[in-house]
Amino acid sequence: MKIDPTNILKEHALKHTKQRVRVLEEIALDTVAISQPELEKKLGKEIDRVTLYRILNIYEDKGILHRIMDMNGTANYAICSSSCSAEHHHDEHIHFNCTTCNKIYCLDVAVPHSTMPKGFTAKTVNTTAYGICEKCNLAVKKN
Amino acid sequence: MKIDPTNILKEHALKHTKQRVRVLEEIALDTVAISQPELEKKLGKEIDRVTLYRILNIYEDKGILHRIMDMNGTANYAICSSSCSAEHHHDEHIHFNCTTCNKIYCLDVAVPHSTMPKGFTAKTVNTTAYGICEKCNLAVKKN
DNA sequence: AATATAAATGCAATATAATTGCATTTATAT
DNA sequence: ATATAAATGCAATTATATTGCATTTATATT
Ligand SMILES: [Mn+2]
Ligand SMILES: [Mn+2]
Ligand SMILES: [Zn+2]
Ligand SMILES: [Zn+2]
Repeated sequence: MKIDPTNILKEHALKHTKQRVRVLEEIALDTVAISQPELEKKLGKEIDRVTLYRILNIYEDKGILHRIMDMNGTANYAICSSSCSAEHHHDEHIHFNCTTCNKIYCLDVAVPHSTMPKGFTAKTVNTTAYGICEKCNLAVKKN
Repeated sequence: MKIDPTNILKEHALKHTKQRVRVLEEIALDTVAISQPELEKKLGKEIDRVTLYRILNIYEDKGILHRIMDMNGTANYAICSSSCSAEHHHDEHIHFNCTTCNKIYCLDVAVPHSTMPKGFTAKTVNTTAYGICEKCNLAVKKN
């Protein structure tokens, strides 16, 4: 996924700062989601913790990133599909959280529909599968 | 849901202490899940924070409670179905997180099946719907 | 190119959440 | 009644997140 930070910032009327560019670059490096603590470890020397929190929040608000919470309550971030906006995120895919390497994958699998009980109106549905990812499964076979 | 703390503790070979009984009583009061901060607010005078954490952890390990993380990374707890064990939780139901009152409901709706990509093996799947719950929907109508 | 100004950043302080080590208390088996 | 292994409480520490405010920076205007 090749991204253009300068263009993304322009599209969302956000000021172009080196901190904001760095965050986007870092998240775009890998296809799997990256956690806030990992980002802080990688960028902590260049960007203040507080600034990082603020950038992640505004990117989420604007529909540039989506946030996936893992079972430890840690925030993980992945680039949104280009059709997301501040008004509406539609990353209607499920996530896969590997219990071996802890990586979170955005899968190209739609969130399956569930019928809500009478009186309950669902706006969004999150689905996360837990298990062993492709890489970790291969690693086991090799031994 | 009428529960018998003494019996539950016996079944799982856990020592019977007043703190453990109180936690089970408190969680069983309501059908909706209760968060760690709420529990701490209610029990903080009777039970030390650390003890509460330890009790919640052991109850989860034993399959007495299941933990549902909300979008803020806050842990919420609900009584498990009687068929859960330390080896295997099978609360194969979806959850509903009301964005108005923040309550988390265990719905009597099965987790829908999703086909994983080649190489990925899912062990468990979590599904949480976000929206307006029955009570909050009714409250809106009345105005 | 210089300047104005609104926004973003960095830092200190604070708040909240969770964990660890250890002394004391308690449950329960004998 | 006693022994002992487990659970609890407390203090200290670590991790995570937020707020207020002074300083710096991006960008629109002259
Ligand atoms: Mn995703
Ligand atoms: Mn449940
Ligand atoms: Zn993996
Ligand atoms: Zn509600």
